[in-house]
Amino acid sequence: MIKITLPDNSTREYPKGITGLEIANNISPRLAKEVLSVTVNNDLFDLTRPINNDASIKLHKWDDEEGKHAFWHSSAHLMAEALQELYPGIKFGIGPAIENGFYYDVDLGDGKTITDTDFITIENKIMELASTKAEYQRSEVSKKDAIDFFGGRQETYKVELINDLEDGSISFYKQGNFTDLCRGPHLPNTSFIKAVKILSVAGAYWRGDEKRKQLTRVYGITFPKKSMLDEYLVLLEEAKKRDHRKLGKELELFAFSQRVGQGLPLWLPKGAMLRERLENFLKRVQRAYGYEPVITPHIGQKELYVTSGHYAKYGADSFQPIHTPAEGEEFLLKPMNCPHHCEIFKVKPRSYKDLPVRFAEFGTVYRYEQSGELHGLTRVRGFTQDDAHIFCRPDQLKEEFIKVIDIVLYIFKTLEFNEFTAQISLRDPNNNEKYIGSDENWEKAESAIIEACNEKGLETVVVTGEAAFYGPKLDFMVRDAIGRKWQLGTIQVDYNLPERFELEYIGSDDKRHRPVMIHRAPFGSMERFVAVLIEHTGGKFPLWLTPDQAVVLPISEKYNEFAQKVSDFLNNSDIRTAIDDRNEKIGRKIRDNELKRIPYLLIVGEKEMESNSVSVRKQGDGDKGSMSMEAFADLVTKEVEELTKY
RNA sequence: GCCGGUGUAGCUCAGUUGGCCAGAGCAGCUGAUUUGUAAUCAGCAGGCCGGGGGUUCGAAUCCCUCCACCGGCUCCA
Repeated sequence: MIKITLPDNSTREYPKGITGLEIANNISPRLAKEVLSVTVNNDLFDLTRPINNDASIKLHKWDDEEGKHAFWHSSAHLMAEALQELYPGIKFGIGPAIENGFYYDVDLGDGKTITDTDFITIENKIMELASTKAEYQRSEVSKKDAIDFFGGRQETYKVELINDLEDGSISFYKQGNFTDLCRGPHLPNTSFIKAVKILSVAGAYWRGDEKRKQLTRVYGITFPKKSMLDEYLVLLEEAKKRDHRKLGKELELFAFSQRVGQGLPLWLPKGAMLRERLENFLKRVQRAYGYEPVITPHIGQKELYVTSGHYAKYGADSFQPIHTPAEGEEFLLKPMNCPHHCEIFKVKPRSYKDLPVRFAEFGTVYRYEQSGELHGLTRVRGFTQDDAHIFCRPDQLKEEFIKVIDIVLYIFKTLEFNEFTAQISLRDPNNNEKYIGSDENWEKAESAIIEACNEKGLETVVVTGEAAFYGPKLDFMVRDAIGRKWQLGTIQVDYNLPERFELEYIGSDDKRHRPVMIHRAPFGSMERFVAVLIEHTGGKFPLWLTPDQAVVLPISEKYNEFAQKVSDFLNNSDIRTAIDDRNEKIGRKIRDNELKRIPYLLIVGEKEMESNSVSVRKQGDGDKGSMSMEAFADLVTKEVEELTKY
């Protein structure tokens, strides 16, 4: 007998070789129906894999990541079997579970493709195979046998994967006619899979290396119930409605023009107003934190970026240099503001007493992003960073870093970004040529960030290899409507640019010292931030940011004059108010302005004109009754104060 | 940049196997109506069918090429 410990610390005795599924069944038959995989000590097991020693276990259902993972991973194998039947000669790469579903990378052979018209055939084949209730059978094999097996089938990608594995740790899974190299765990059998949707196909380089062959990646998702698939598809539709590219067009916030050039956004009046308010908001915060505004040009001599190291790193892939009539002169479109700000630091000698200095600029930069990368406002070729550079003494670094974290958190709170992740990006220690600067400087910079985060009690994830080439960083990421993650705010510690620009201050010892630099942009870029704000709010911006706060709707043209009076009064009270004096019925005006996501609609007719009042309708909330213009102005002013009070 | 898809009026979309002057709804303009809480009615105008080249008696429709957009991959100072 062996002793099994459950998550509540209760223990049960079972015969050696008992399986997770049998234990679940013993606890409750209902549990046995829902369970998908099991953790045994710290290893994930199939439900049907025997447990031979004392262990603590945890059974995973659909609600656990581990349960979903086993479900989707098994689905990937099932899809692979379907593809194997439909596309003879197909070779398989990798096929993992992902956050929402799974994919499989396959090589269909030269010239063969899968398009979305094939999806239904694949789906049908998967469901056909699922209904055979084929068991997922695990077996352990030696490295040699594994290579022989896949080598014999011309599965070159699998052979490559196995070559990188250690002997003794290799397992196969087989269901029906499909055998795969796989760590598991998997479902007991294919009948768990009740609904499938093939979502998309895309190219994907083998092992993520753009120099290697591009495989076909097929994305899909499966569910244990048909109704869950339907719900998921509804969710996807809802997410699409929040897409900032769609809302940006509908709400007339921004546009693109082929003539101007791809990735070069045009801010329309309403979008520009929104952005301006965000900028003013941040300027106010920065003033309070001791930042000083600076302004620098949009181009700079090539030498400037050679000095900073940006030219060596990105020069070849950038917008090409601007040549002038004078011999040998070359200018670059500004890809970064920091070199300019370093030069501002250098305009005069700095004393240790002057530090820190904090230079802030909404600096527009241009980067030649790869054409396939451009995406709405989130990835563009010309954008404005809410940039600032703090030059401080080494002993001030942590305190300054913490202050920047405070600014970021304050902004997120005011704008109600309550779900974000903070990521510490460190250099890849095995890839030194990607970075500039000494090991010592990197270590100092990395530990400064980690310490500041610890001191702040900020929950972070640490990712190696994601640092900028000149220093490590702390990034704040949020998700867009479709679940894609975007980096917003960033804070970076940099010992390297001060060295390259030979920045100095005079210390209390009357000697020259090198300052440390912090690069920071709490929004990241105005473009990306507005994009994410649009998706986050579904276009229903906070009252203090939204372009039009109220629209006056006269019942008929007879009241246009009074509507003008109301609008003038409110605009004079700093409430952004428009008039809808179209010759339309009131129902129509309400509908159109609701769709434009105007926070307050003010209906005025005979009654209101007589009593000098407005009938208030709140967005999404209907009729709020009537009140005097003054009372309404007061209400809006108070609401704005409440939203920006922190 | 790479793989796959898409491109018809300002917007959303129809356009059968190539065949008469390329259609609809919304938006726009003109007029009627003077409206009380999510779409009033009528008329008018609007398109080099993404650009270029080709096949054909004939191309929005077939082929080539370029451009832009969409989904991924790679990249992201």
